[in-house]
Amino acid sequence: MVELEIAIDRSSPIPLYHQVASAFDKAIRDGVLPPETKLENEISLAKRYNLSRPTMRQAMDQLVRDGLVVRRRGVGTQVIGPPVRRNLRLSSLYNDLQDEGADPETQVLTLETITAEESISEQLGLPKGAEVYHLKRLRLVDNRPLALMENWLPLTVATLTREGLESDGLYNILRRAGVDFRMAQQKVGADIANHEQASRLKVDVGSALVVMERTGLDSSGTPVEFGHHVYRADRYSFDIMLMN
Amino acid sequence: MVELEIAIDRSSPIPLYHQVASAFDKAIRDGVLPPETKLENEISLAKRYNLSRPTMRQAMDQLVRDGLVVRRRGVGTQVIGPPVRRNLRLSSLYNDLQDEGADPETQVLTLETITAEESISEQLGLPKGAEVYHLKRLRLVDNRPLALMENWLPLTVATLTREGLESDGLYNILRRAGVDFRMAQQKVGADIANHEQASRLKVDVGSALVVMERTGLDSSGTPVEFGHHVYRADRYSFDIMLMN
DNA sequence: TTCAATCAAATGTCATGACAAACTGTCATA
DNA sequence: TATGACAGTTTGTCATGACATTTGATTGAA
Repeated sequence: MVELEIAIDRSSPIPLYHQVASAFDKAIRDGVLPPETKLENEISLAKRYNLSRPTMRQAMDQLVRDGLVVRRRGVGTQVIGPPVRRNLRLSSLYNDLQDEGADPETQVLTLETITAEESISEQLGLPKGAEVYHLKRLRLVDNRPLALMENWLPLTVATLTREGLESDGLYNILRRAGVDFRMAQQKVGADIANHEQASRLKVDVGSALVVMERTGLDSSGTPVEFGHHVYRADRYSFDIMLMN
Repeated sequence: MVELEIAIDRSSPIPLYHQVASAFDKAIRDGVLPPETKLENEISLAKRYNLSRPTMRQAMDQLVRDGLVVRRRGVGTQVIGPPVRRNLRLSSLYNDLQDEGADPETQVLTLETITAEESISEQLGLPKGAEVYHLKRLRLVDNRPLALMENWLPLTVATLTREGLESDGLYNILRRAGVDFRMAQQKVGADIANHEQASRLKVDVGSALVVMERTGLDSSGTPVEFGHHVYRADRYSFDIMLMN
């Protein structure tokens, strides 16, 4: 049974439940609250931090959803082991977007506007024959090729330039254009390298590739991007944490 | 603005917020509430069903988490388009476990107890040199091979027999033994088929395979299963819906 | 006409109070 | 000794009430 000292700022615009949840989140990830630790019950926790019970519960619910603690009625709340730790869910799946165009270098091979094939315009929810951006990029890490990325975007979401893509990265350009990008439908499969892929990725023809197709959606469910990426299988895999 | 008629049973053991959420969930998936539909505001919804506002909110929160609706402060609640629809999150990732051993047939190739290699015992959180079940199965769909599945389980979680596995499937055996199986850490990559895999899966040596490694955990985060599965890339891929 | 201020509507946050249900351990009884 | 009843603890569910914040539309003035 461990008590945690945290500072709560009632004048902050950050919701109280979020302040509490973040503090516990950090404490757990930092090892201040090691796995198996039993937390105080929510009533006394609420009292300790001068919060109402619903607010305390809201914080705890978030920790449960993030896979940091388990709660059992009549028993209490326990810190869960490290294998779970959600959070990573995005890192591996989004990192082609999130990383800037800098250290993990991204070369823009192609940037053009084309009339979309039917399969593409369908994925993007556009009328048949609509114009879209088409870009092809090569991702390098430590100067070694990792992925060949092909993306299609509606012309309306943002203005893309080769310079912008190389300096800021696709994700930042979209964000500045007011795109949330909060959901994505992904499909992960496999294939073997053809000639172009092999030469770009510096592997033999016939090598294993991880294939990922993604439709990126904003918070209202409108498609903003469709991507077809192939990764060197010897250097990349997708990590996923499932819950519930 | 659409009003939905639903029946709420206050004497049911099912929580009210869950009854409401399920009803909306069904209505949306059945098309009774098509995408873009604007829902009534939560105050009048609560009044309509004789619920308190927090209860109504709890129901709505669940719909948001499941990717069925979007809420915007000052605006309202809208039904989201079908590309999102969470739920599938498990189907494609768990189906090797969930399906029974019947129609999508599963052949048990190997069932034995062995001393675990270090990498396996580590994944399962067992001491070095611990005994574990080791099973190798072939999954067929429409009488055509789909996947070669290799799994390791602690001896303590359940008692496995070849007959049980073939008639009931691994998932049901575990469930009957009182295992929740609520979380999983998965890694999805690619490889090319070696001789054994090729002959089992009836593909050429060097064909593309989807490789999946999974550690299955119960609700308290204790590992209950580790699996290494390879799928024919021409017949299988993983669908994932990401949110937030 | 255009822009800014204001107002209404909707969700977000927070508090207090109450009862229900599940689990654990203890104690009494057979 | 073993089993069942009971009480205590803790989370789960639900209600009522209040104020804050964001958004969109309306209104008014320049």
